[in-house]
Amino acid sequence: MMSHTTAPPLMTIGAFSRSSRLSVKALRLYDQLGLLVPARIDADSGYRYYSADQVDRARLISLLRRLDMPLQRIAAVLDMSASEAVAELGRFWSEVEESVAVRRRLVAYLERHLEGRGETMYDVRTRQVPKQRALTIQRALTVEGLSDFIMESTGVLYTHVEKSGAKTAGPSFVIYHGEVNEDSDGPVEVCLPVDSDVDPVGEMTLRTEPAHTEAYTTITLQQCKFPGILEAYSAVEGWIQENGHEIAASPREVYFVEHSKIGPDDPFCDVAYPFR
Amino acid sequence: MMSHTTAPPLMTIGAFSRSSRLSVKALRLYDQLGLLVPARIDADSGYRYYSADQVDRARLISLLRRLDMPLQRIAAVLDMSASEAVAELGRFWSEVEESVAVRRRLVAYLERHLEGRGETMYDVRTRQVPKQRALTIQRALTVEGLSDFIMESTGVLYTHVEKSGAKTAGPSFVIYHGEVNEDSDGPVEVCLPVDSDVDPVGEMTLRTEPAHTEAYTTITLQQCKFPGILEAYSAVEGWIQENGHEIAASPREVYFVEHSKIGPDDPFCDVAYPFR
DNA sequence: TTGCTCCTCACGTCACGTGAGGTGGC
DNA sequence: TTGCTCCTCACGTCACGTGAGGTGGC
Repeated sequence: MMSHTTAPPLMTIGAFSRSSRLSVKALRLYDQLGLLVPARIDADSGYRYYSADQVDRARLISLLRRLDMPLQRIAAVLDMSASEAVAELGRFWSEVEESVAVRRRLVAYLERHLEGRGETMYDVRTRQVPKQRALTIQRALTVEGLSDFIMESTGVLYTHVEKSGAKTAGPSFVIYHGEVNEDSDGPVEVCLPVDSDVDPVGEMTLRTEPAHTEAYTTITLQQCKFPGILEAYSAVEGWIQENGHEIAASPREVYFVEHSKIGPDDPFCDVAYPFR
Repeated sequence: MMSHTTAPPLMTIGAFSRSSRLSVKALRLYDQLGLLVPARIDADSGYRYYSADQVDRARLISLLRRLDMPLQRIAAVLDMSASEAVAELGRFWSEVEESVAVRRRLVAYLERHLEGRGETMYDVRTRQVPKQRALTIQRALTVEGLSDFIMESTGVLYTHVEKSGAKTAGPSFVIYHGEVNEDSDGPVEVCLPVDSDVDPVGEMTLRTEPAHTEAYTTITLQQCKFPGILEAYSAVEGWIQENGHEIAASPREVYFVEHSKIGPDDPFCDVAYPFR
């Protein structure tokens, strides 16, 4: 009977560090976190010994870290089957690409903004808005859901007004009761002015907007995208302050034309602040 | 004589936080760092008061932070003229795009790699390499300079061999005495085998490479790019280990055809490890 | 003995977030 | 008195890097 047991070839942390392209410090951390536990730890000296089999896992961790994937997420990926792992990697990477796309637009905006520091391209005007009844739908939501919510709710409100035999009394608008960004989720209220009382159903409310004066500026579809739209808000806020007024209510966007009927440089909506 | 001094309208940190889209905590940090110092600080209470003029600077900081620009770099940008600031922003952003491009390739590589976990697409062979004289140029350098260095040095060596009346005795190759990445700068040695002694000039050395056996795999121009090339190294290392051998010297890439004469999927070079 | 590699704390980095505990004006 | 806003520490986050001070085998 021929039988011999080959001791598995173990590496010290230094040798394993070199063949895995991970720092010794990182390896000790991954051990502590349970992400990559040495094949053997000497009870006396505490020395960590890694087996050659562990090199693949270590290299995969190293490559995923180069993508800046957080360690928790890497741990999850390592527990998955190949196809699940590919899917999760795809999800992670599309998040990165999305965030880069947002920032790329921000850079373009900043370049224009820095060139013309001090100048404003926005023409701010004022108008009286009479008291009006409006059918509204309000919700707290994050950036991703925002434009879908506005489009859907506007549709729902229009349909309901028509079915009720009432008529709209002006363009729809959206009130931002709070900011919508990573930290804050609004709420946001989609409003449709109506000429007579309509029974609200579901999430709807019928309320009366008081008469007020508002400062506004008209922007194009192009300018309505983040981050360019920030400049429009700034322009109106700036006008209110420079003219010694005070903001009286939450900002709003008034949609006076339909999204699908215009080009990127046509007037699309007003950014407005009630003031006193 | 009509004269009145209007006290500049000052805001508390909370009000300024809302109009600048910066957190109160961030504002206190920026004060401490001297990046955005309040117009006035009450000596008794320590309360910070900001002037309306400071909103523009604060918003610019906020937008630059959304790009993940470090605070030190933001401070530098704020001190620049508009055109300098635009240039610096462009530099910063192209660094980001470059890093994303590298990671995008890495994702593509990882997707292929995960799908075929366990399989290797590389055919590893061995060959005897006789003792040979080579004219070499060695340098420590970073990733950016690497391919230029290889191309230039190869050209310099070929020219010098020709001028000396000697002949090349095989394809040029590059020895990676150390890794070339963010942490490590090689060194890297470009080598050209020669059939007779040549007087080295400048940075050159004439040395004799001992005879050895090497394991190698042939890769295409496409596969030679980071990060795909890592897999080729792994394949050869794996073969050496699985066959009970040991790596005997630094890895090398043997360039047996000219870069400009082939397509991306044609064989381009060998990745080789001497072993014993 | 010297040099090398390994070990465990502990603290630093970066740009904040999150309490803890207290003040001051309406 | 309650609530709101402001203050200053101090500690937590994330994924390590960088010593400090010590051990163990050649």
